[in-house]
Amino acid sequence: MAVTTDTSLVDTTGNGAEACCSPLTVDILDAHDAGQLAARFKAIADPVRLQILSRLAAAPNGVCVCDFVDDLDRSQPTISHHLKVLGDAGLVTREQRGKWAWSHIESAELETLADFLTPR
Amino acid sequence: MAVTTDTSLVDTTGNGAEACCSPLTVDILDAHDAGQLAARFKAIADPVRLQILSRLAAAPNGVCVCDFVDDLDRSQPTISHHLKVLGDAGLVTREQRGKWAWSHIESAELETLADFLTPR
DNA sequence: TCTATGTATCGATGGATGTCAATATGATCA
DNA sequence: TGATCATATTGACATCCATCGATACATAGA
Repeated sequence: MAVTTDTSLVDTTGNGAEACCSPLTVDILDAHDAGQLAARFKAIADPVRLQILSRLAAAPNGVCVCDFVDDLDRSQPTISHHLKVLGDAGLVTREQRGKWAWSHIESAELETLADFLTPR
Repeated sequence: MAVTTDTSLVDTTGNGAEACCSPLTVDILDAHDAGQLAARFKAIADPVRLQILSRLAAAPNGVCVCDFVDDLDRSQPTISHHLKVLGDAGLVTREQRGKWAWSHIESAELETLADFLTPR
């Protein structure tokens, strides 16, 4: 299985997440690109994380982590775990305000996923 | 956790898959809708299935199952499993041609997922 | 009907993942 | 510095999932 050098991978966030790939209807995915994409879709493919994203998308100034624990009926470690998954995928960033941590959505990263699914 | 009657769920395919939900930036997801969406994103969030979708998107007349076994370096039962997952999610349909089974992509279903991630 | 071939299903297995209790870390304030 | 509160990390556990070998089912042709 030949894996060629891939110039379509561009890190737009600087935090390790990589933009990938051409829209579904343009190029055929190789195994490497498929793995990159799948990792980011996996980050989205969880009910709790979708609810987190939904609340973040509705809050331009971010959301305090403590609010998720109240709203989503999950323990504090579980919320923290999900925020880490979203952060590692580059979909959410963290901001410290005093002793509270606020989360922000990275809309541009989500759009790259939407672009992949959108026909050209 | 109040789960209100959800009028945003519309079955557009007749095969059990349900359209869900308003775009990320419009409404806040409840637990039920989040589960529906997560199930469909889970179907996408696998490297092999992304490669299957990619190849189907590039083939208007469909793809023979046998070709996937050759191309994707997976056993025949594994390919069959992935096609079933995609079919259950309403993203792929099946057509029998003689003793061969051909798969077709359901672009409209994929677009509903893209719409969810696309800001309005 | 028998055989060959393509596909689906079953059962088992190893690894990934969501969850929480316990604990550690970090920040604020007295 | 010590107490308190918010968040992160660790460890354990149960469940889910991708994978494949074996086998069943289905279709076509002899």
